[in-house]
Amino acid sequence: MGRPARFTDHDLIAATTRVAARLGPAQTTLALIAKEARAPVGSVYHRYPSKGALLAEAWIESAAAFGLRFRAVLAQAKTIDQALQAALVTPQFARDNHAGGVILFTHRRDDFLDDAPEESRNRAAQQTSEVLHEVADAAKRLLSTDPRGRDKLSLALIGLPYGAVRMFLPHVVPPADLESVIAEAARAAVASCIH
Amino acid sequence: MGRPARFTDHDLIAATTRVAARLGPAQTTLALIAKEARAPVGSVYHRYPSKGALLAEAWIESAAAFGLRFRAVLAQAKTIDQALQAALVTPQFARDNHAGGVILFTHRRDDFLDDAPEESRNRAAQQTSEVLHEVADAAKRLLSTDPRGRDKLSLALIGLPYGAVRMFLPHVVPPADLESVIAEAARAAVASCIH
DNA sequence: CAGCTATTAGAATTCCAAATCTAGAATGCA
DNA sequence: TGCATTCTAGATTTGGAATTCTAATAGCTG
Repeated sequence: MGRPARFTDHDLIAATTRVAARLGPAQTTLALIAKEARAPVGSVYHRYPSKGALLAEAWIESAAAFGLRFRAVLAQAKTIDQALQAALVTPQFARDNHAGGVILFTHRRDDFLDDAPEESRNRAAQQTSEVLHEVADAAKRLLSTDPRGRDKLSLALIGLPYGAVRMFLPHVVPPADLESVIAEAARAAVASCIH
Repeated sequence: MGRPARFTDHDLIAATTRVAARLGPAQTTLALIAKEARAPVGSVYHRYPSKGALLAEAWIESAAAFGLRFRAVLAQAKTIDQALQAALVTPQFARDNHAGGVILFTHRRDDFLDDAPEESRNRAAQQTSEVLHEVADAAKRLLSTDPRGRDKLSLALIGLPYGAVRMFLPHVVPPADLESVIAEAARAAVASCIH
């Protein structure tokens, strides 16, 4: 069955995640990824066809972790107030998954995906659309009255918390009281849909 | 006094702004900037020492244009409600200066400044700090009661609108009704500091 | 144990864009 | 007119990073 692998796929992706969070996708080099994983460059290329493929996997892994938590909150929401709790996933995620948060919230999605193979881009697009669909579902369920409810809810649950954590990342961990401010702002953003 | 210049500094910076807004700083090459300005590469290097210097000038020019409008609103504000109008400068700016808005709101500041000469970085830092100082002044003037007023106000005036326009840029122009949503969210973000 | 194969390993190569270099052109001034 | 000066012009060089290539290894299998 051939020589056993010293490195798992996840080892290499995790190394990519750390380097990319620290330096950004453009400054990330394969030599740095390899050094971070304590692997030679050739071994990395044996698994992944290009730098673009690695960056894409790193983004997808972080996005999947975020999406899982975000959608879990939203899927169960029976009331608008419960749905608005999803806005707090962003600061929470940034706090307990720092590298992932930096990748998702301070770098540009496109800079991780533009050079990715077709297949990776599709999986990335799926991560994105699953989140957006969940928001759209919640809007239909809880805000059916307002035709612009979907846009306002995505602003409240995604745009506003994103802007909030951006004030702190990557250097500062979002402070504990940020959640309350986000909660109030998110509620205000959808207030016009509630009567 | 020597041969007259075919290109002004501003021609070259404007070309840089357009290319960088379209492709991002990393994908921007000197050959593309030169082509956009209809100038040869050598002429560009005659004026600017490096690609980093050009990108920095492009960022600074956009930031100065934004800062001018933002600070003008804030400096005159006598009430909190007037100060909150500054939150609307972000979507307005994104609408009537598309390239500048894309540079400031969808790309990373660091990607424009990391390779800049010391002197450019200083001017960039000054643009940033002038805006932050104006926010701090307004907080002291209008929200002196709350010790965290400064943080909440900068969140309301900068972070939230930033997150909001990010939902649309670079492809979609922020819709007209975005201002009202931002205004309500911004007000909610500082609500806990009033009376 | 001999051969098989997936993997490690890093040196060599290729590629691309930044930056340099040298020449030529256009203007003002003595 | 000739000289100094400033800028245009693009071919050439250089440097760095992505990718490829060729061996060397290490377990597995018959």
